[in-house]
Amino acid sequence: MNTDSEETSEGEGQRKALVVILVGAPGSGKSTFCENVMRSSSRPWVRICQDSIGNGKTGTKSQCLTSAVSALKDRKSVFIDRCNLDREQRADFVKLGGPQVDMHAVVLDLPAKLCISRSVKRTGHEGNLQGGKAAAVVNRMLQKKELPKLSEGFSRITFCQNDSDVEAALNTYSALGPLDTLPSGCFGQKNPDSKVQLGIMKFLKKVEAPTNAGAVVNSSQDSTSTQITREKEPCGKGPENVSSSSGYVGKETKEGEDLAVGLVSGTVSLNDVPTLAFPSISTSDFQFNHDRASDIIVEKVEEFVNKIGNGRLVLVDLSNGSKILSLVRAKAAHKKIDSNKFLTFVGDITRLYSEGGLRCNVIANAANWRLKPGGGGVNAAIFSAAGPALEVATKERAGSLLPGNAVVVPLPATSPLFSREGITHVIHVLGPNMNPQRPNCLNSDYNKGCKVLREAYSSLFEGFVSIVKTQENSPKGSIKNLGLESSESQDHFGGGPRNHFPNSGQKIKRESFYESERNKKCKGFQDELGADVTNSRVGKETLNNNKAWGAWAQALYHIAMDPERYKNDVIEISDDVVVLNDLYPKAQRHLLVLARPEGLDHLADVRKEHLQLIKTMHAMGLKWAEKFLCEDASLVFRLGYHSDPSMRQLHLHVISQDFNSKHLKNKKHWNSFTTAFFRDSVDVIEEISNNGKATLKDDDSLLSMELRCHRCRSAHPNIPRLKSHISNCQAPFPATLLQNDRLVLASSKAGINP
DNA sequence: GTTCTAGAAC
DNA sequence: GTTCTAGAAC
Repeated sequence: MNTDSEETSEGEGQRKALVVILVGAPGSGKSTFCENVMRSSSRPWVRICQDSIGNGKTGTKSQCLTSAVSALKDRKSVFIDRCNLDREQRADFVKLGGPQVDMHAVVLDLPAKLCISRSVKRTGHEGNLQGGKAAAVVNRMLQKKELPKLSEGFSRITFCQNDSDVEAALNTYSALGPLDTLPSGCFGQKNPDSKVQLGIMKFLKKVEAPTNAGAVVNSSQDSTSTQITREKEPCGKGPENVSSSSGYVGKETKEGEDLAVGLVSGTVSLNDVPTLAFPSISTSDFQFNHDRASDIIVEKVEEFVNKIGNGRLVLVDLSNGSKILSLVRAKAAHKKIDSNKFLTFVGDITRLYSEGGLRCNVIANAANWRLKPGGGGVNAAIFSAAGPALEVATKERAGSLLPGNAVVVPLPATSPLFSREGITHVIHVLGPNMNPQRPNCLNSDYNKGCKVLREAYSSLFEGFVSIVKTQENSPKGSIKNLGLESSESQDHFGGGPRNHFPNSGQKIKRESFYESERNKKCKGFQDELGADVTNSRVGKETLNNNKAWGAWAQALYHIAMDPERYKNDVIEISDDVVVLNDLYPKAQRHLLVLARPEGLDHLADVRKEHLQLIKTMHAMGLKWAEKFLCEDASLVFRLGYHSDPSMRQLHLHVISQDFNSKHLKNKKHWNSFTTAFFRDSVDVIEEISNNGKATLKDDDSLLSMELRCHRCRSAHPNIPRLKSHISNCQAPFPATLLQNDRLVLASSKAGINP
């Protein structure tokens, strides 16, 4: 083995430095681990300990970073000896990695009890964590624990859950000579979903910790358990209520593990990419041969995978042991289909995001020919999860479906599948039937069957292609199609197809179920929907126009009517607009451009005749944004309107994207600027110009959505943690924001990640 | 829109 | 015990 002196001459070029980030609570033995390795290792190590780096006092993270950089310059390997319990804490250190620097994590995931007792006993320890406080601190830190993942940027992660694991890791690192490297990957993770998963899943409003896999689906609330109940009562209430032969909702036991796996691998990678999730068509209740079906799936996927732009196709099945899934996986791999474009996924297609972390904007439904809810399997599950809104929207599009065909149905924003799962369209597909107990059985005629199944997948994928194309052309394209906004929906509705529901008994049952499930806020609107969709639209619009503004909501209106009286508050007055700083700014820079005309209370009032006005407002906002950019080029601005503002009088927000403000205090604040509730001024101008009115996304659910970083889209459990994350997040802004001048940034930075 | 505060969550 | 949220009042 080489000595240090040898490699300074020759080995230097080859030697890869190593950064090992220790992860563990106080008392988990991080320092001991480092010391033991350093005592016996022939590799030059530097231990960077935040507890001791500050000249006897506790140091800072940046001191640690600086020391790490200089150690790496000296071609030494580095231990980062601090707790590093959450991803955020680790992130800056992980950035030290690169082509010449291997990034490892060693996780000392020992029982909390043990860490606490060690901490308590410890006297004069560098961290000065003594006595009774220790227990509380360790517990608190463990609450935040987020086990590292390779996706954070590690090439190797070693998990230690007991003393012998620690011993093994110790031996591995001690034996590491200056030129040696260790294999990449995760090692020693026996229980991948201990505390961390619980944390993540809980804050993403997911199911409970999957340590007890059987509990997962059972413990998840509402529709799923209701379906289960329904399935288990085959003596049910109507002809549609037959027991599901596919067992779609019956096989909970295994899913826990699979959902957790899906969460880990799927959460990050699939965000913001148009994604179609589809079940295997005809293979369950329609008893189509799995081998033939899998051939056709792979054949059709291969055909379409290049027609869907950056979109993706995901074959979903509820059970892990699914034969069809493994057949398709094998055949797709054999044909070398791009695994970024096509994947298989185990999970409930109605809960892909909330339980599986997989974002899909479109799902396919294995429908029946009458496009009715019920039956069993995927169809029952989707109609049930989507609520009555899907039935209504489906009836607007088609009354029935022939085998081999598909129909695209935009999902109204009132559907829980829209608000909870982010699904904008459902594509109903009807495949060939090989089951003699179902209508139109092909009696084992697989010539015909295969042809029809091919047609079915073609129709399905064509439908998805058309959605992707529409959205490419106009990012807001899909919204036009939403039931609530669509004017043509009225026309299609005219014939009164609702009367054609043959078993209204079941329908009423479904509606009352949803009513009871929905919170009070939605109830009123839900009632309207149940009564008459046409009226509900009008009703809502009228409601908006006559919105009652409380006394406290009039401030901007008064200013707009008589700006001279509020000279101290306003910073610019013109004939058409007034500019002022927001009294409670939600970012470093946050101003309002007020429209002056009376009668323009909010965005819903804006029509084509106001086009010039909103262009003037935009220009004024832009002027001020640019002025601020001259003072601070690091700022990034966004200009837009709240779909349903609290304050009367049309006002344009001009807000810097740091969101660094003590006034940003709650979920509503955050979501009003970072979800679709915030309507970009450029889009509003385009919509007014094209359609004569702006699209409003005033669904309450948007404001109560989980907290996601506006840059990297990561989710955070509460406002303080979100704020601490956004103060550091340097991820590029999502693609949609970078398009169409939605963001205003310093000109020199155009095209570069800010 | 904010403030206040009960009580849930940690 | 402290932190955080969410609902009511303004």
